Amino acid sequence: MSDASALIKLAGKLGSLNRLDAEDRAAILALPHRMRTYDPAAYLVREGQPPGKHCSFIIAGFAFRQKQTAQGTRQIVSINMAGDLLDLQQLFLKISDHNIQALTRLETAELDRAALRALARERPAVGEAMWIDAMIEASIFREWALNVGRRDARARIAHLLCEFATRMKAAGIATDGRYELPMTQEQIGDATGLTGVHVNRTLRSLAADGLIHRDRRFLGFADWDRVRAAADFSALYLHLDQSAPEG
Amino acid sequence: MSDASALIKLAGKLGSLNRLDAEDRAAILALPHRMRTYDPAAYLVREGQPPGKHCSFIIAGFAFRQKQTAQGTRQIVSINMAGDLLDLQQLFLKISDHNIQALTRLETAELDRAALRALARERPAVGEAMWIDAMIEASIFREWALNVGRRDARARIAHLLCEFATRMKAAGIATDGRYELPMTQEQIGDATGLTGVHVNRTLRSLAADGLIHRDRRFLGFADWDRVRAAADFSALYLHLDQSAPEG
DNA sequence: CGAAAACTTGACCCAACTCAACGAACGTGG
DNA sequence: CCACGTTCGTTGAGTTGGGTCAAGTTTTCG
Repeated sequence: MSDASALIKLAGKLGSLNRLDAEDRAAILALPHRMRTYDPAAYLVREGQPPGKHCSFIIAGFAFRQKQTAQGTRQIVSINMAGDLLDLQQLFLKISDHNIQALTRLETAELDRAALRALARERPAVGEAMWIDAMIEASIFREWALNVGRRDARARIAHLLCEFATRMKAAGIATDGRYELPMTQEQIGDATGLTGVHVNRTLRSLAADGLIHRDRRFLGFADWDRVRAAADFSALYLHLDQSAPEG
Repeated sequence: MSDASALIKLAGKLGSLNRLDAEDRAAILALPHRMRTYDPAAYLVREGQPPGKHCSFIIAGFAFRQKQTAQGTRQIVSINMAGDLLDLQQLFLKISDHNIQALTRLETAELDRAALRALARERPAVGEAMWIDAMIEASIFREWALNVGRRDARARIAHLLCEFATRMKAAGIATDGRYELPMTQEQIGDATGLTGVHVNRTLRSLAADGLIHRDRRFLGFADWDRVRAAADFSALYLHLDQSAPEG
């Protein structure tokens, strides 16, 4: 993965969210940056600390956002994958309010934070694309609050699986109906407000009912519509329609 | 409430989030708008529909954001009060992904959406203030996901009460230690992922333990630190420090 | 190959839910 | 300003989804 191709990916991502002209793209391709790798579980951002001097753009691998209670129980509030910008949520905030950790081995492009802020200001179309990206993730937070607050264990987990499938397909990472879920059952529990033990039972129940097939962490959907119904899943909140910008 | 004073309030709100110059303020004060009132439970935004031509700025009263499952159970994902901009979450999105309803009788200033988008583009400092406002609410969504996913009923409800107290004080609506919570116990349940019945029992338990005093919907905090401890509440996620902008 | 991490399963428990009834407060119209 | 219907709050009894604890088993990885 060369430096140039990282910025090309970034330009492609932002261009899919808002119409960009040649100058916008040129400004993106001129961003100061460097490549970086994280091990699984490594922290990219820590709650309570000021944001660092750089913003991470995921080239490969997965990351997750997480908060903890005083008793140490953890809630994962969203998952990020290749093509996601991790620091837009706090580009203009003074303190981080949550943690970001690598879920798998993670390859990122570190963009200079000041340069990104300047870019948003000087190239409004790029700034809007960044805004849209951040707003879509805010929508995901809302859906997760609904998921965790009002669905039962089976629907919660099925919903997570559906979101993963939909986003990975949209990001070009996975093809239809089959992918590897890069999470332990304990992490699935942290994302759904359940315990690892109950996640295990629920996944087995979903498989026993023929909704999914499991092999290690590889998941296959036997019947997308049945899983979708069990999950109460609608992709509306992912705003995939933003990919076809209005004039 | 005159029209002019509504825009002055808006300028004050945005000015508290980012440093604005005289031209920024002038541009805010020139925004096309009109005053509007909503009855309790009236819808301002409906999931699945494109955002309207206007953006609402709350002058008085309370609103809430809400999503529902297919079975009809509802999750309130945040509460808004005087001084809040309601439509920033979808200023650049094509479809609304959640509902917004009036919680009480609500007075708003309706700002022209296109004018607000143009303002964000032409006056970057104003655009950044709007971004910051939207990002702070995204932080609230994350905290609510943690609240609903990982705290027990007592902490969840205490947390909601603490957030309300803190935000109302910051917004200048309530003074220390006492305010009216403009929600039914059923609505508190929808915000915390509990049933109205259990909210009732938990509120009474909090009162019985001397943490709070209740009179109708008026709430008093007997001992802020004890409630805060029971709630596992830290105001970090509200980003009140943004009010003192950096240079 | 061996240790650590992840997954699986069973037995038991409890926080929160459901259902149901009733009392209190509110607002609305006559 | 009172009557009354409706919404909201309160309480009890019984149920249950998911948690806890504990002991294997399998997989991963150095």
